[in-house]
Amino acid sequence: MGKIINLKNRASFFVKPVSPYDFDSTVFKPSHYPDHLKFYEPGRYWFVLRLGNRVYGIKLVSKGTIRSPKVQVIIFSRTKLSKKELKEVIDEVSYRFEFQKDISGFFKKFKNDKILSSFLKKWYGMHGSCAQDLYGLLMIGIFLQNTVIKRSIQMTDVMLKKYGIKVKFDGKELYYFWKPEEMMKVSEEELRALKVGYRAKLFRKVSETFVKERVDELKLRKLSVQKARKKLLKLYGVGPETARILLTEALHHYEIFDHVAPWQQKIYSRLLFKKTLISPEKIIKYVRKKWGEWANLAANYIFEDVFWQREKGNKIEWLEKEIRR
DNA sequence: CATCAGGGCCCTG
DNA sequence: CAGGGCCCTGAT
Repeated sequence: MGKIINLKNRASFFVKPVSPYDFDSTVFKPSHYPDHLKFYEPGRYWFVLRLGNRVYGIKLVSKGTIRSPKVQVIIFSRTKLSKKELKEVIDEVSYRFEFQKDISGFFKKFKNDKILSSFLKKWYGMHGSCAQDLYGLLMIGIFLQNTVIKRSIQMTDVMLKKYGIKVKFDGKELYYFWKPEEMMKVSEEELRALKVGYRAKLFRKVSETFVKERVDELKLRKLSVQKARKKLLKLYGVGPETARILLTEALHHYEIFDHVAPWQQKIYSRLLFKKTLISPEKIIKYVRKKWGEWANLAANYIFEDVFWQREKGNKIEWLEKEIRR
């Protein structure tokens, strides 16, 4: 069964992200399905950070504004942090939440864009972010494959409870994923008993690859999108959609927009064309032509907006039909 | 009760 | 490059 880890030691550090930076829309993505990996409330965000063999509880607190952003990073750990360790943690958190990424050019470029400008005003300073590491997000990607969201949630819960770590800090209890070296040793029958179906094979096989081929996230971060994409597609169980998720979220690539999954197709058709169904090719062509090197980020502003509306209680009938939780 | 698609991917021909 | 099959579940 999963380990329980209590983190009592506390260290605090202040970071000033590059302006503009909107804390809430950056850390919390309402289009994502709910899980026990993180906890969000306006101005605050809790999650577990695994770094090598170490585990930290991280609490982010917004202390600034969009134009003059400031984030308090509170690190909970088992033992007192060395200076080096503190720097490693802060650097990793900065990468995952894009504290140092300057996207001001995006706003300048599309300030007067007919479609985008209203969304840019509304969500000014929203960045991409990913609380998980590449392996963790890959697990989520596998949970999403060929099923309905309700089942993805169920599979995530049951797997985290059985193989994940439960981390207690700051009055919260959150989970994080197992290590690949642990998952590769679990039998397929044991996994199938948890009703993850044929995904059992994927978890085992891809975890083994992570260990044996030493898949290095830090190296992947430095590659061009297309090179990284090629490497990711070689992983068993990673196809165009899962690669897209990993490239845009874990590796923070804003330029690619080369794959639209069926459920996204329905949403983009409504939002961009006011039609029920436009072909993926047409959507891709349109988005790329309009927003070029910022295609993914631009589409994201439009996409997340409708989910924020939903989050705030403004239910949109056709969207509810697509989500089906 | 049976059938079927669902926030894909692999394998085969 | 197209199409079948895959775990499981709730919707129809």
